[in-house]
Amino acid sequence: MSSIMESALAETNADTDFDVGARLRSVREARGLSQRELARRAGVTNGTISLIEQNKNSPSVASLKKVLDGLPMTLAEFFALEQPPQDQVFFRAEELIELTKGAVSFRQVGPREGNHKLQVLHERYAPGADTGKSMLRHEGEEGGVILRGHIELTVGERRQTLGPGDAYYFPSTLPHRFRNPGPEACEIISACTPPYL
Amino acid sequence: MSSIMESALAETNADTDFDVGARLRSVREARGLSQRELARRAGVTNGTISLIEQNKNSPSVASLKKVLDGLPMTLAEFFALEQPPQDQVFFRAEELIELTKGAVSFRQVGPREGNHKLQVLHERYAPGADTGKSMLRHEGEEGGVILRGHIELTVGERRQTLGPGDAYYFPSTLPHRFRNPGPEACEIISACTPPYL
DNA sequence: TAACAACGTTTAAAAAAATCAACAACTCCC
DNA sequence: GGGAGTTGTTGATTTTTTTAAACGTTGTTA
Repeated sequence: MSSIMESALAETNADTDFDVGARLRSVREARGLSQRELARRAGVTNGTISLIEQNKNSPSVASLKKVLDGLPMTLAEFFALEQPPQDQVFFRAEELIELTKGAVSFRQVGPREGNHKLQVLHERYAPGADTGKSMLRHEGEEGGVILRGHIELTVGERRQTLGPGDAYYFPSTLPHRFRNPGPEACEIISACTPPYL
Repeated sequence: MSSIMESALAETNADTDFDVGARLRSVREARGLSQRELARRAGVTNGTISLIEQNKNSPSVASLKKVLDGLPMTLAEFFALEQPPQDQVFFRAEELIELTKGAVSFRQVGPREGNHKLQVLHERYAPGADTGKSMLRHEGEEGGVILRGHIELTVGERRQTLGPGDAYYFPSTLPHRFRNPGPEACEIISACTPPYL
């Protein structure tokens, strides 16, 4: 590998502050395994693990999975280990971040940026407001509780109107749509993982 | 690539039910991007994306990261996604599942069992109620919005009393405690990922 | 109908990662 | 001190992935 590529690779890793090599070394040592012992369990060579840990090559997903199986650890767990240093914990009502204004208002709990796994919203739908004719679809799961007013929620082929105290929960991959059919504004507290918008 | 290796690769993917190709295709299409458009944004060729999506090769972490940057999406998000088949979507107020009864009441939105990534709760703290002297600590992140009454929330060294409309968000690994200091019951809608309790 | 553009797929050559086998450094034990 | 065992690292070769450029299909337009 050329030194140009080495630095390019290092750059790539620096982008997300996610250092595959350092993390692998960290979890391997945490379990008290040598490179060779892990290699034996994973069915790869010790050289492979050495090179990965030094970031001298970037393993394929297939081989990284083999290595992690030797620990054992899932790919999701491996990549989920990021510790977003969290600053603010408490948010006054007027501090919530306005993601969308107008007939549909989404006010987010928590900082706008930062790599989080959860999104909590205080939603407000004006009478007649609608998330749109084309259904929403995205990764993850979402749920919520209706505080005031009524909302007509369509999920896949199912449709229902919910009132105060009622709730919903579904995988966000199903096409979905929110509409306020009534004369009164509707308020919802919702959560979504991973964050959308 | 030999057909033996093809099946071996397929086997590897089947182990965790994690299909890199299918997932990439899914998230790409969810964002309305063509293979070529994503390739352009990611700085790779369209052929690469085609081969990955067909599981005809297993991308290196470096190149998968490049591709995901074009979406954009982090590696952690990519590997965290699983698709639990969901049955019930709508939940009437009286259908919420009572997880704990008494001074502190947690009523959960969504089915009790099933492998979910999100937990949405309607919480109610009687006057003086408390989650306990010993602080809570668990994996994940949590957030919520106060509906009625007041709650005294302690997170790490920080402590604050929140009222209606106020909110909180923190990594659940920090020791935390909820206490209702007032003469009035406190209601909260909260969310937590991954589910706790 | 033909021309054109966009799409996903495929093939041969170039680039990168995995293996195999060696190397130096270190500990332990006699 | 010397030998056997372990550790992590490194070069030469093999295997796999990525690229670049083509192919076949589909939908649109003149």
